Amino acid sequence: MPAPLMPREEVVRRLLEVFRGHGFDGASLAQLSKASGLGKSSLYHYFPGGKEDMARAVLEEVERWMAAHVLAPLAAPGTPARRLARMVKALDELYDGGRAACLLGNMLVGDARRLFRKPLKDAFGAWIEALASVARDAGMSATPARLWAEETVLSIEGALVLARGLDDPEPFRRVLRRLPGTLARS
Amino acid sequence: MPAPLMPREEVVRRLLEVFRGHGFDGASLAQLSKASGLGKSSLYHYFPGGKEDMARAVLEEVERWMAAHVLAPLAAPGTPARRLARMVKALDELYDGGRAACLLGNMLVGDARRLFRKPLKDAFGAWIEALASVARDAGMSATPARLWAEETVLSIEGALVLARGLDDPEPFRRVLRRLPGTLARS
DNA sequence: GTCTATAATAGGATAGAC
DNA sequence: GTCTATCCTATTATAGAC
Repeated sequence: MPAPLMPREEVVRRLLEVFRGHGFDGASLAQLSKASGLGKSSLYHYFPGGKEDMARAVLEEVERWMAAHVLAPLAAPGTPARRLARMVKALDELYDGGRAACLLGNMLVGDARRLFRKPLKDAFGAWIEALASVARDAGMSATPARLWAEETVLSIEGALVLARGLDDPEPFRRVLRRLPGTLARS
Repeated sequence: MPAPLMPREEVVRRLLEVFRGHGFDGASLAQLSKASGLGKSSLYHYFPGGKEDMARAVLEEVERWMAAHVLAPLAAPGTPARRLARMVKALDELYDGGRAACLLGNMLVGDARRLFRKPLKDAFGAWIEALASVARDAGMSATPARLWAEETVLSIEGALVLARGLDDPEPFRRVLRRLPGTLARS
């Protein structure tokens, strides 16, 4: 097929912003159409399965983004501190310094949770495992490494919730700032 | 007015379960009607402002619950450890050991966030301040106490997100188990 | 206070022309 | 691939009887 005016990837990225701001139930086709710049029919051309299909594509895009900007840096050569720092930088951009929500987190609300249970579980699981691997390379044994990894993801997710609740990105910025030290001290 | 068949408080509690499971956008009048056992028209009798009114009542109920089961125990006489333990017990029940979502957190998604910005901010703020007060009573100075309090709320919220993402309440249970120790060690 | 019935609108989805 | 027009259903909300 010929190259469309807008690459599918770009369409998906725009849909992502709607889903992450409004969740699955809250994202309407009207909003998705406006944000993507495509009419409803064009959206159905890209995503025959409708809204669920769009959300699935968005989740796959998140998986790809995570693989490239989180899992790969964490698994790359280098000191654990350096690998962790690369993830922190990527997350700081992804979440706009604490001002943007977590798509995965917002997909846990309502119908979406059971609809996308597996990809959500896999995404969190892969993230935790990649972090645990770094912690083991930093000298932790398996169990503490796993706990530190879960604690890390939990802190980031919690910080995003609190930042939105307090209307202040500072908790998120603090969590990211502190992260390197928790690896050394554990 | 005469006592209705079901106290308004009970109605609100049932609505709460719908909103906390589905968020604001995801909660439909049909679900709210079924969960409350009231017809749509009866719901509009209790809540003339419709869904927004229902959500507001639910948020007020959460504020009351927090005041009674979180703020009051934290401000009550007793050792800091004992006061904290009472909050932990209450939260463990509220969140069904990590199996239930946080209403406040789910209200941060979509339109609801700006609609209820103030009560949400106040609720998180009051919770944090009550915890900070306990921390100060435990010997921390103002700034560390505030940080510990924010960290505590953040961990609980993050744990609930992660527990739902992994489909496993263990992260939440761990956070609650660990909480008393963080007060002593900080 | 609660119900049945119904209005009015938004939402998701499709048809068919171009 | 994209658009306009349309369909059907669910959703929010109201009217009016009891």
